[in-house]
This record gives sequence, structure tokens and C-alpha cells, in this order.
Amino acid sequence: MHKNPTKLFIVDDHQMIIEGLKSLLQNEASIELVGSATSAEKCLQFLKMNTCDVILMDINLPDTNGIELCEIITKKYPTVKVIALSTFTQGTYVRKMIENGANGYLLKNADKHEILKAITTVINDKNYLTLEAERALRYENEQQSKLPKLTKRETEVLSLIANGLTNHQISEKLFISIDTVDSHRKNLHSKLNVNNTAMLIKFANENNLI
Amino acid sequence: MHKNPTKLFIVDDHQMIIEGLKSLLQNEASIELVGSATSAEKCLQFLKMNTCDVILMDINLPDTNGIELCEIITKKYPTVKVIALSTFTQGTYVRKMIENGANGYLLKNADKHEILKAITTVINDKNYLTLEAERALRYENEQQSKLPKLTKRETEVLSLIANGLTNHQISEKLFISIDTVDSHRKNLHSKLNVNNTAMLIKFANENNLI
DNA sequence: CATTTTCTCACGTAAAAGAGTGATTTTTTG
DNA sequence: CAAAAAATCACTCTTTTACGTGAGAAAATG
Repeated sequence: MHKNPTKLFIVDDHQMIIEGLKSLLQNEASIELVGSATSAEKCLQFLKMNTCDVILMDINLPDTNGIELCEIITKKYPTVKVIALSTFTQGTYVRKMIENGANGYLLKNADKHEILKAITTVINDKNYLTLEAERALRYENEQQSKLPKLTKRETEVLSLIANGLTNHQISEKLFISIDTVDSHRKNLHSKLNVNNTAMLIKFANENNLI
Repeated sequence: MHKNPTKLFIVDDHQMIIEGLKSLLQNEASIELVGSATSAEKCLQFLKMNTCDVILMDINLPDTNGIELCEIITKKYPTVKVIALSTFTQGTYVRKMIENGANGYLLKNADKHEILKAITTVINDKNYLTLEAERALRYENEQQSKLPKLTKRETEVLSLIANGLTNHQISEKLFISIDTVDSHRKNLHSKLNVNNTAMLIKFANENNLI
């Protein structure tokens, strides 16, 4: 009983990470490292001529960012599995990568065992999220669902307020009356439970509403 | 003519980075890797019993952050050289590390050649900053010097404004009259060239004044 | 110690925001 | 298509900001 080794490709702009992964995985019979790249472009170039089963992909790349690259690859090469590789676990990142087709999410402090587990998991058409990523995702959803929902117009007005425009200026920009802007402002206040502009902006900043 | 190899220690919570560095430097006769740690505490533990010439140190550590660790080490073991290792080059980080005794600043995408150069430079009692770090530092200084200087009280008031307090509330908190608060506000407006609360907060946020 | 800066306070006017209430039109959605 | 949600506008009144000007006391600085 002998399986073909998994063809692995690495994209990371940090040479050290590539070296580290190589070193960690070089003695694994189940893994065949078919190449690596330090930019999105070089990665796409590789895929034009070659193939692989799994890509370990850094989120922060010099040219295109990982999220976009992930989208491109999973659309163009649906058989290729992508595992995101990142230093941090911000819920937004995790969510965006998953939304754009990533099948796994690893932290850069992952050990050999976890990397192998992630690879075998995605090869078997399942998703692998490292514990922290899962937590971050859950936490983000919880927070998000606690936040009151702002309408399109409210978000628009909020953003203009945060940029320092007065109700008058906003009304001119959006071609609506000052009273309408004031209404949106009042609704924002009551939805977000604040009672002046400073608190409004503070809340918006803290919750990435703008 | 035979020099003793430089004793190198690595602190980074990312196993991959440690592996990568090991792999990159293992064939260098001039470098002797005497150990590695994935946390500040383990690093300090090592130094109690052992010694080294140079530490490659990640800025983002799980327990203590790199900036503090750097301060501790350079005070306690003045002969040890510290080279900061980071993913990004924000001027503030670079400045803080240097202020706290670091002798070098490398990015994680540094290649073998640059790492060796950094090590030999700090061994010879000089500082090594990677190009991007130097640029970031210079840029930060430029920006900083362009910023108008706020007084203690102004900064204090600004912070309270940004937290949503009204002039009345601020006056009570600081035991000064509303008119005084208003004066500070006016001065802030003219110094920062804004004319309402929202713009004030926006400017303060963008320039890390609060 | 003299000068400058910072911090303090006051008064007045105009502009903007905050708050309440109510109502019509448009858009979304089940 | 009917109900719900979102967007629109109007009017009033109070509070808070914005802005100008002036000025004395305290603290920092050379």
C-alpha cells in the first residue's frame, strides 16, 4: 500500500519561513515540496506550467494580498487546496480567506505535527482551522451579531460625519435635506447608544464600522 | 588565522522561523547556533546558565514583548548584542527597539547574506538597520517634526474629547472652568487646523496623538 | 530673574448638534 | 402585493460647539 506523496507549494515573502517549512518537511515521505515563491505573481507563474495539491499561502504578500490570490487560485484551479498561513488570528482575516476559497488556516507557530494534520485534512476535502482561528471566527461572529445593524444610508452618513463634514455639508453631498441628515444622525445615536459626535466616532472606530 | 564562531541565540515564537534560520545558517562556520526559545521567559532562563554573542529576537512574543525583553537583556547582559526581527517596519517599533538597546533591525524576508552582514556588523560594535527600517525611522522623524506640539493639558483635553466628554464634563473632571476647556479646544483647533470635533478626532487618530 | 510658554478664566455671538415628535414616500422583502 | 424597513422631510426647543478677543496667574526656560 503506497500512496503518492502530496505535492506541496509554498508562497511566502519571508525566505526564513520557506526555509523553515522546507526543513520541517524534508524528511516526510508523504510530502513532496514541488516549489516555493515569494510573491503572488511568481506563484501564478508556477501554476501555469506545473501543478500541485496543496498551497501553503501567507496572507501578507508584497504584491497581491493573500486573500485575492486565494480567490484567483481556487477559481482557476479548483483542485488545488489552499491553506492560509498567518502570524495573527484576526477573525476578519480568517473569514475572508475562507470566503475566498481557503480550506485551512494555520499560524506560523504551528509545529510539524499540526502542519501535516492540516495538509492531510484538506487533501481529504475537509477544512482545517487551527484552534485560535476557530476561536477568532466564533468571537467575531458573536461580536458582529451583537452590533446593531446600520442601514446603507446610515453607514454612509456615519462615514461622512467621521470625516468631519457638518450636517449641512453632508446634505449637499448626498442631495438630501439637512433634516434628513439629522434624522440619520439621531438614528445612529439611538442605535449605537451614544449622544454626541465624539462618542459616535469612537464607537465606530472601535467596531470597525468605518 | 581562525576566529571563534559567533555564538547565536534565537528568540521567536514561530517554530518555522527558528527552523528557517537554523537551516539558513547551519553551514556557516562563522556562526554557532547555541540555542533557541519560543518565549521571553525561556530566553532569560537560557541566559542565566549560558552565554551568547548575538540574539536574533522577534518583536512579537507571546509573553513579554520584544521591546521589554530587549531592555532587560541589554541592561543585564551588556555584552550581548540584540538584533530585532520583525515582519513589519513601523517607525515606532524600530525607534523603540533602538531606544531599548537593540543593535540591529532585520526583516523576516532577509536573506542569508543580509543576516550574516547584520551579525558581523553588530559584533563589531556598530548598528545594522535594514534599508526599510532606516527609511521608516527617517520617515517617522519627518512626520513627527511636522506635527504641531501639543501641551500636556491640550493632550489631556484632546483625549477626553475623543472619549466623548463634553466641555462641561471635562471641566468637572479637571477641576477647571468650562471656558478654560473651551480655550484648550480652540487652541487644538488652530494648532491642528481643524474646525469641529469630528475632524479633531480624525486628525488625532491618524497621527496617533491619542 | 526676566522672558516665554502654558494654563487659566471671562464675555459675547453665531453656528451646529442634540433631542422630541410626527409624517410621507420609496424600497425591500416575505 | 401587502407588510415591513428604509429613506425622506419638517418644525421646535435646548444644549453644545465654534470662534473672536482679551487678560491675569502659574510654570518652565534660558
